[in-house]
Order: sequence, then structure tokens, then C-alpha cells
Amino acid sequence: MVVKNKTKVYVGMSGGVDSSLAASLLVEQGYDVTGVYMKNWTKDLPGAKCPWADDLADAKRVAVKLGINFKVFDFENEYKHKVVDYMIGEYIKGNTPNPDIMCNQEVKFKLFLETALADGADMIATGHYARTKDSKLLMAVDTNKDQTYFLYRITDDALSKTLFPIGEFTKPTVRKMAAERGLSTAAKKDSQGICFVGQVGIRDFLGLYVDQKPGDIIDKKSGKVLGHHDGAIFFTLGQRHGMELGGSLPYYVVGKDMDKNEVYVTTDLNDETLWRKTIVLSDVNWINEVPPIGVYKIRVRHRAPLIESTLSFSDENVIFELENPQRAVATGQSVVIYDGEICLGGGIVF
RNA sequence: UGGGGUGUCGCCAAGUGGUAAGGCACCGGCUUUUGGUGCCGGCAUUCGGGGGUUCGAAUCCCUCCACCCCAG
Repeated sequence: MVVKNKTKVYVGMSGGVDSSLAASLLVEQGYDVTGVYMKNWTKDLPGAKCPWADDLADAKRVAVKLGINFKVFDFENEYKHKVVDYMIGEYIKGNTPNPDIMCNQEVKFKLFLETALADGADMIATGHYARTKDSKLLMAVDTNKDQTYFLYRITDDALSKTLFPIGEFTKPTVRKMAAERGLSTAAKKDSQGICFVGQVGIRDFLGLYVDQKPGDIIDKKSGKVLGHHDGAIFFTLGQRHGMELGGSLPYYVVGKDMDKNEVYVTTDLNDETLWRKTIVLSDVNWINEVPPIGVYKIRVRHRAPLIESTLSFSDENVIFELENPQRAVATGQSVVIYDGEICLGGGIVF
């Protein structure tokens, strides 16, 4: 006997397996479930058709199967402003932003939440691999798929109104459970890359919004001009490809000057600017209270191993002294802090 | 046509008698809800052309061709 739960939950359904199963589990748990497809991006890009219509169809198919209400929230304008424009703006400043984190902060756990609540929802849910407990954000049971890295900018309030139904399961289990329930998305390939960029690649995507601007590629050690690029904006720290440089070893980007429009490279894998032992974060978000000074585990990029690091503060900024230097930590990227399995928050590399 | 130099995969580039490194680019695949990285596989039976020496040459010799620099 399923106990009827009158709580109304709006679950974001992307058309993938994870959110499909999330919706299914919520139904089984007795919630009053409404599936919502967020229409964030619909434009086709050169060489890549936007799959939004197919994704929408997949989401709806699952909703019908589950017998739940289904809605489409059109966030295309807001998404463009809050995520795409932010991303482009950061690149113009010379940073390397993480648009998916901004998407979660501004769209999924703000706009979607607000819109759902206004529409009568009590809570929202998504298919993220994460868990909540006592108003804390916890890593997913499947540490290999954990997505808390992308969620660290969520607010306490949003978190208290959010469910992550699949956070208790591993990806293989999720697929198995989806298949057992006859969900049509059970075997659908995982999405990857920025949702709206897809297969196009950031380089080509940016190229649609930014003019090309020829500049020099300079060897950091010798100061020699090794080649030319179409704009420093297209390069990021640690990058190896896209420079068409010959030689005997691969060249890596170790810096750039946006004003001079110069990109600096080296073949030295141990170059000092390629490795960071001290990381300063700005624009920090703490999910609960501000943690005390001490040693924590941090993650420098999605799926990167948790590494030991010492937290301290300086004015508005947070400083981390790393146990071991990390490679290619670019400004604009995010670092997320953990205490055991609890995600405490994070900030943007300064 | 006096002197010097160089010609190795689309590009860069190792290799100076022992049976063609590597990088970039490209193609395919893996990893991945950010950038980037990384990994696997493919990619010159052939070293500007032609002769010769040698068991064996991209590597030595001869010759031709092309390009570059200096001198004009």
C-alpha cells in the first residue's frame, strides 16, 4: 500500500534516463507529481541540430507512461541572458567560466523553482546525482557520478525545497530500474558537453558571438613568436590543441594577455603557471554556515579527485593552500569544498 | 650558375650505413552535464628526381631539379 502524499512536486524532466527515473520514483513514493520540460535552448548550430524537440518528446513520453501532468516552461530568454551572456562575458574578460553551474544557480534552482512554486508546487525535483539531508547537500551514493560540483551555488532556501530522487543509486542501477519500469529513455545515451553547445564545441560556439582577432602565439621561455591564433579568447590554461604548432613536443597554453591578444605556450609540463598550490576564490557561496578555518577536501573540476586543502579567509575571499598542486586551474572555474560527504559550498577561481 | 644553405607525411620536425621518432592537423573510439586534460586506434613500404657504392642507404658518391641567403 502506497501512502498518499499530498505534496506537489514539479520534477524537471530533460528527456534523459536520470530525470525519467526520478519522476517515476516520486510517483511510487506517493507524491503528486508534475513533469516539467524546461525549454532553455532551441537553436540549431552549424553542424549540430539542437535536440530539444526530441528531448521534449522523450520527456513527454515518460510522463504519459507515468500518468502524470506534464508542462513545458519556456526559459529561453532568461537562459540566454543568465547563462549564455554570462559565459560569453566571462570569456571576453579572459576567464574560463562554467556555464552549467550558472544554469543551476539561475535557471534550475531559481527560475524553475520560483515558477513551479507560483504554479502551485510545494517542491521541485531533478535527476541530479546528489542527496539532501537535514538541509545539507550531500554527495551522491555513486561517487563516480556525483554532480554536487555543479550544485554548490544553490541557496539554502532552494535546497530545502528540492528533492534528488536518484541520489541514492548508482548509474547502472538507475538504468536497470528505468528498464524495469519500462521507461523509454532507459538506454538513452548520456548527454554531455554544455547542453546548448553539444557537439559543436565551445570554440565554434564562441566564434558565433565574438569576432576573430589575429594575435601571436609566443613561447614563454624564449619569447619567440611560434605562430598565430584567431583570438586569445578562444584559449584557456592548460590547453594543448588548436594552435597548429609543430616541434617535437606538444605545446600547452600557460597564459594569455587579453589586452595584447597574446597567447603564451610552453612544452614544459612542469611550468609553474600550469600548476597551482594556492587558490583564491571570490564570489563564494556557502550552503549552510561559513565553515571554520581548517583542512577540507576540495574538488577543482567535475569528477576530479577530492584533494586535501587548508581553508583560510582574506576579506571577501577564500584561500586554499593545496597539499598537492593542481593542473590548469583557470580563472573563472569553480572550486567546491567538502567535509566528508557534505558539500559545503565553493567559489570562483580568482 | 661566384659562395653558402636547405629539400623526410598536409604542416613542424627527429634520424648521418642497419632496415622511417615525435608533435600539429585530420579520421574513428573511450572518458566527461563546464573549459581543459588524458587514453586507445588510424594516418610516409618511404625520405626532391635519377643513377651508383654496399649484404643493407633518408643517411656515402655522381648528377639533375627546386627553394633560400650572401655576393651581384
